[in-house]
Amino acid sequence: MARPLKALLSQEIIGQAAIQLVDSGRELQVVPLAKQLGVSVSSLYHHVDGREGIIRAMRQVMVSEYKSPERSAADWRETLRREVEQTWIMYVSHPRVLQLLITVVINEPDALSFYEVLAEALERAGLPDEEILTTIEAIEAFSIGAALDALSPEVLIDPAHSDGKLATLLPHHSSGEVRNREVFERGLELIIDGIAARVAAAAARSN
Amino acid sequence: MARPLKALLSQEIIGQAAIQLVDSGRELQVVPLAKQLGVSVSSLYHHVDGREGIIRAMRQVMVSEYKSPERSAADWRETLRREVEQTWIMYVSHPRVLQLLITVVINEPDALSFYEVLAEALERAGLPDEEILTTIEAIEAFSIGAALDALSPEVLIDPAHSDGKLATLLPHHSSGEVRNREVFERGLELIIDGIAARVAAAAARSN
DNA sequence: ACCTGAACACCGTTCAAGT
DNA sequence: ACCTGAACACCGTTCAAGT
Repeated sequence: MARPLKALLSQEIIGQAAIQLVDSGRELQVVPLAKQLGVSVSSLYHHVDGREGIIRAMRQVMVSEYKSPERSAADWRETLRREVEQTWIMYVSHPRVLQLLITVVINEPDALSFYEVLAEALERAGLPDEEILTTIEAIEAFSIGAALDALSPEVLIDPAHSDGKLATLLPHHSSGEVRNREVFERGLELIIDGIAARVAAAAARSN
Repeated sequence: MARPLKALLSQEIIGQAAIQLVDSGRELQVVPLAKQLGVSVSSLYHHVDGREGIIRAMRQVMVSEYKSPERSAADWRETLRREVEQTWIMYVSHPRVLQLLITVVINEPDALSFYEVLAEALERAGLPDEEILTTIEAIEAFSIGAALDALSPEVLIDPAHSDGKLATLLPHHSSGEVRNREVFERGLELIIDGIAARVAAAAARSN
């Protein structure tokens, strides 16, 4: 076979297969990727710009998976919670992919609409304009950190090696996916409560 | 030269050189690393277990750089702020190294004392025992995310491609190192305020 | 125990040839 | 325009030899 009537590959097809490969715990390598797609390795180079191009294709596919939640007239807390959870789920469903994504420099954030919706929610919350973008970026940083946290081993700290307060806390601590989920939810709650406190402080100052 | 009287290499020497290499923006490759150290490539294998062993050595060196702040009788907010800032500085001084570190699974956290000090501070703050570890992990996740944020390009979003609220905010937004530093400080403030709010809520419930 | 050079397996990329 | 196989450069790892 040389040139088929219908192209066998596309950036989307390659990105999808690469995500599958990486999610299954294997390295991102072109030979296994081509094998999985049933093409020769060199075929990939007609659609993506090398290994980095494959990673960009993965990012594209991942972003297209992002489901923007219903835009009901919910209060800003609810809007923030839903929107941030949705991005986090996108990341945490593929933590190993995320690891590769932060390897290539991206000029546009994964979802511009995510930034816009959050900006509007924070404005509604009453946060001063000059604090909005930095706050969004802090939230994004936390989401990424909390998604990478999913790569942690089952048991983070050997209780035997610790003492003091830690030693009393560790035995009752959750582990695995439950622990990771709790970390995300706790962090998001703290940030939301922190924003509320900051809004209240700003309002008090302007009175 | 075969075996020298004094060993030319050690895990620490290798880790230090590897950090330098990666900090300078180059890939972590054994040939350049060996060249920089003035030894042959195969010499490295007498001290570290392959490339992954090099990364573990880098982690060791990085952790030894961590300076635990003065343990004055400061209030919990101040203790938290100082301690978290110190880990963040450790990470953000070598964001590319951090990128490699999250590649290898680690069973013990970078600094056990960091966990212990934070646990004690949160207890002093009045946070219920069952919330302490998850809160620490959320803080750690944010620190890592905020350090990786340092790898972002100068300009995150092209203002021309955005509209709505975003378009009015972007032109006044900071960039580069200043932006990154602001993201960390804002996020940490929000989390600390969030903890304070949560402590207050828990106290109200128990009354 | 620790350093070396050579050999080896592997992996990403290029390119001329084919439709 | 798109797929292929072969050639190529590169990179991590191993190992026998040397002190």
